[in-house]
Amino acid sequence: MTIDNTKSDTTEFSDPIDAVRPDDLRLEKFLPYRLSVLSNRVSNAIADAYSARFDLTIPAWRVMAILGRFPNLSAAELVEQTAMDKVAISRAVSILIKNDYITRSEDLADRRRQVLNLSELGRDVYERIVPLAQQYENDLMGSLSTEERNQLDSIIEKLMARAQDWANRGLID
Amino acid sequence: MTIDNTKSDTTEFSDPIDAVRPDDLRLEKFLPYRLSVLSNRVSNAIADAYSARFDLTIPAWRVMAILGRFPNLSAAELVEQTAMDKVAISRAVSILIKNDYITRSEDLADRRRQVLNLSELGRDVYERIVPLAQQYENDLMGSLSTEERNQLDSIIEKLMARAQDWANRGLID
DNA sequence: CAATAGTGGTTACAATTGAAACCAATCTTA
DNA sequence: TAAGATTGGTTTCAATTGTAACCACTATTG
Repeated sequence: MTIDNTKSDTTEFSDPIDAVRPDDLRLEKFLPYRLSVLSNRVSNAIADAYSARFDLTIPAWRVMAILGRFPNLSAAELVEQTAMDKVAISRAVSILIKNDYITRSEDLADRRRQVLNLSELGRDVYERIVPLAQQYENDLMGSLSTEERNQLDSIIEKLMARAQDWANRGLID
Repeated sequence: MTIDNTKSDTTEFSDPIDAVRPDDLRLEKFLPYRLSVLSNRVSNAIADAYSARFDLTIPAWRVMAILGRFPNLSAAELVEQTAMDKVAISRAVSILIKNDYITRSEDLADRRRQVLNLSELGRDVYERIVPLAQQYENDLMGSLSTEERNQLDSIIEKLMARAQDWANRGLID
């Protein structure tokens, strides 16, 4: 066999605390994996709720959530606010317009831009969804102590910043 | 115009701590949203790394990660271990076989089952990926204190359990 | 030992998503 | 002010994913 497995490029010396056997990986403890499973479970549950009650996808709901707080945004501004991409926004918007949940009006100053807003119907739906969303969040948060909630908040910020770095600086190594 | 937009939906009185105005939702503070953004950032970065170096998708990598630790599993057992679904496993497996990363052999006792294992090549790749994965994890965890890591661990467990409940018991309300 | 139900796994098809090309309008600058 | 570069947004096409139907086999039952 020609596997040259010398100098494991992982372990330095001994690993004080949570050393796994160097050449093995426990998926169920692997943070990226756990985040993914958790996020999918949560998102799927909520997506089901939204679609069952309001026939809304998550991207569409996100657009409404932003427009509810910040009227008169353009699609590009939605991109900034949501971390969703252009195309996703464009599609969500066109569905929402078809449903009469939002309105689109030309910006006379810049005729490329289109100004988006919740319609009356849209605001109505928005106001019914917000409590539902909050209920889900409260339910989730309900499993944590106040302290843990604060911890989680700051931990997420830190992880997010680190992951953002990756995207900027390119891959590790 | 019949929009009854009374009761300013922007400011209530003063905001104690994290009280949002009841009828509004701040997406950037909404846990499901944050989880989703975080998880996507992390997964995408890692997926890029895997695909660039080993031409592996995340599902395929997950299958290998499990087979590396637990040889001789069937596809159904992989489903249990990974929380991925049947079809995803089936597809990942067929790609891995095409790449000669895993082998598939008939189970004579039950001719429906197929026993999967890393091939030599597969184990080779596995052993080179594990450190890479661990590097990503260490880098992420590096932004947290030891204490925070423990907190995160237990918080994730709790949230996961709650989200799991939703799936079992059906939607809220 | 049929007939039926259940399991392991794949296939087929539809819906979702992402990347890149694209159109139209605006900005820059020479 | 014409030429190219940018920006806002949509469309197209390919890849990924999810759902349901499906095939082969095994287990159950009468």
